[in-house]
Amino acid sequence: MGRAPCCEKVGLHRGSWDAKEDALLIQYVRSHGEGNWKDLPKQAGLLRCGKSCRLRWMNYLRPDIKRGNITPEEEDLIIRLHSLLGNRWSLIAGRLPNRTDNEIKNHWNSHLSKKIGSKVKTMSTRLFTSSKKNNNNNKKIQKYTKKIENEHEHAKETKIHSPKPVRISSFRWEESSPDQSIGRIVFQTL
DNA sequence: AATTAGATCAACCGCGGGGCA
DNA sequence: ATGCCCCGCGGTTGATCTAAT
Repeated sequence: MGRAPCCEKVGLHRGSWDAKEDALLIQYVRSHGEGNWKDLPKQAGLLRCGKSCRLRWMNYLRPDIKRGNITPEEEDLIIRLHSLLGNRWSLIAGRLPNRTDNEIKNHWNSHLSKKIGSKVKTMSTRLFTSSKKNNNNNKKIQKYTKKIENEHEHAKETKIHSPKPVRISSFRWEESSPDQSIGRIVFQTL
């Protein structure tokens, strides 16, 4: 038998949150704090699973979230951290105050990953598996693949180092220039 | 003006880690 | 030592917006 579902899905809302649901969640977290996501929906009067509530709060409703464009400085830091940590978005987000891992991940996937051409496989797979968009997909795939291949030619000059994952307890940025543009990451291993 | 392609981002899914009984 | 359960994470999807044709 498979793993039990994280929540009872029958009768629960899915998809986009409305203002009323947001208000209920904000009100509940303000008075009770974060955590206990499993019981939160029932106690807050929300027809959502706890997972969905947690995600909504963490990625959208938290008061300390900085929304809007990622600055060139942040982008640069993301690139540098990604070259060291790989797709460890939560760790990377930890170095960018008030940014969420989801936001960084999205930014990487839509902007930065193009620089290394890794999207060829991902996008092609997506186009092939998307049942809704099967019409005219062949043309789309051909066009997209050619574009990415072109980009990849230029990207070959950029070397991306993907180290073997190592469990760490913490890490910090150590500046070696006054404007913080040069520095290194110091790891504390377990 | 209508259609198509591309970009963006909120949200969902499944998995694995870790706490606890 | 073992199994269950919750939480957090990364990968992926799909709706919507914008730009190009």
